[in-house]
Amino acid sequence: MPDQNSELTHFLPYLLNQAAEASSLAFQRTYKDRYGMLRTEWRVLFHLGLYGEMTASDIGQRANMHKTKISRAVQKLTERRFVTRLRGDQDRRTEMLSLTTQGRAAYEHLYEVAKAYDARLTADLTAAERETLKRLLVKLAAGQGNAG
Amino acid sequence: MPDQNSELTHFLPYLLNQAAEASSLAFQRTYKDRYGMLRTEWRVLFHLGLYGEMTASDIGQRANMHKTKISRAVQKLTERRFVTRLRGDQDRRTEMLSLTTQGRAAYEHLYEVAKAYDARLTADLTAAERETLKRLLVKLAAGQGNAG
DNA sequence: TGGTAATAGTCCTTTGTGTAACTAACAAGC
DNA sequence: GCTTGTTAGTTACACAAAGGACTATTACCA
Repeated sequence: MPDQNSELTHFLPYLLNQAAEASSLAFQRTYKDRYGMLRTEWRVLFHLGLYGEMTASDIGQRANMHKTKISRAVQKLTERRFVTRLRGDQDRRTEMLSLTTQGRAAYEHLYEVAKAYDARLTADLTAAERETLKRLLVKLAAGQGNAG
Repeated sequence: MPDQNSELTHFLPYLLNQAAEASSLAFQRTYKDRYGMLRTEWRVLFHLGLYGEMTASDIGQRANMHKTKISRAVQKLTERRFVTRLRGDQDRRTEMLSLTTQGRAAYEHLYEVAKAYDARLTADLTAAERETLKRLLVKLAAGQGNAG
């Protein structure tokens, strides 16, 4: 009979999953219903929006996404004219990705939605709590805990 | 050019997803490689372990899992003799689920692994940080942020 | 008690993910 | 300049997840 604190509902990976799912739900509707994007596509879009032109591999490294996911996401984003690809002339294996005007518009809109959404999610947290939460999540995401 | 703090890499749903994926990885290997379970199966198992006998619907409510997922998970767990099902005689639509001896052994082992794993993940956090993190995650998982 | 609605659980189909194999291009060494 | 190895990205296939439609049972209510 495990005590309240070591209950597995307080198991970190489980909690993180639950929180991630619950908190993604409403936002998902925006990029899905309004732009017909999948999560992978939205991620690629926002990486290009945030950091400017990048190759697929760059995104993969930053987002911790497998290259096949990115490949597929880029393909769809290209079909839908959100992204253009330009083959590198130094290294013709690579493709430099960038947003089209339409892609940038979508990104900017989604950025605002995300910002507002994030604010709402953390509305009743103190500044200190917010800071702690995000700092620890960044740490966990970086895989610190798996190192040892 | 968004400032560091509103960068979307600090977008909560994104962060939560990254942290969840990263932190699940190593633990997953235990229930997957050692017991051949999927995440859904592991979840059903641990709910039965923690709370005793329950129906599929009970688990669905607690775990926020769709009933089709649970159905399949129960099916596999039954095949592998981790779980037994007993049709209710009050309401013959329901089935009471419980762990077999073997199921309980698996649960108890996994429980210990999870506990140790959790401890390792949070090893270099202060007690206050740990408390804040879990409390906020519970809140987010409960969908507080989506209410308003 | 007979008709409609609701509920528990399963099945089926579509979609998404992970992995390995593949193609094309580059790099290094000899 | 040929072999060997590496990297960027795509394709193909097997596996997992999500959701809607279905069956069986129960509840409600006229």
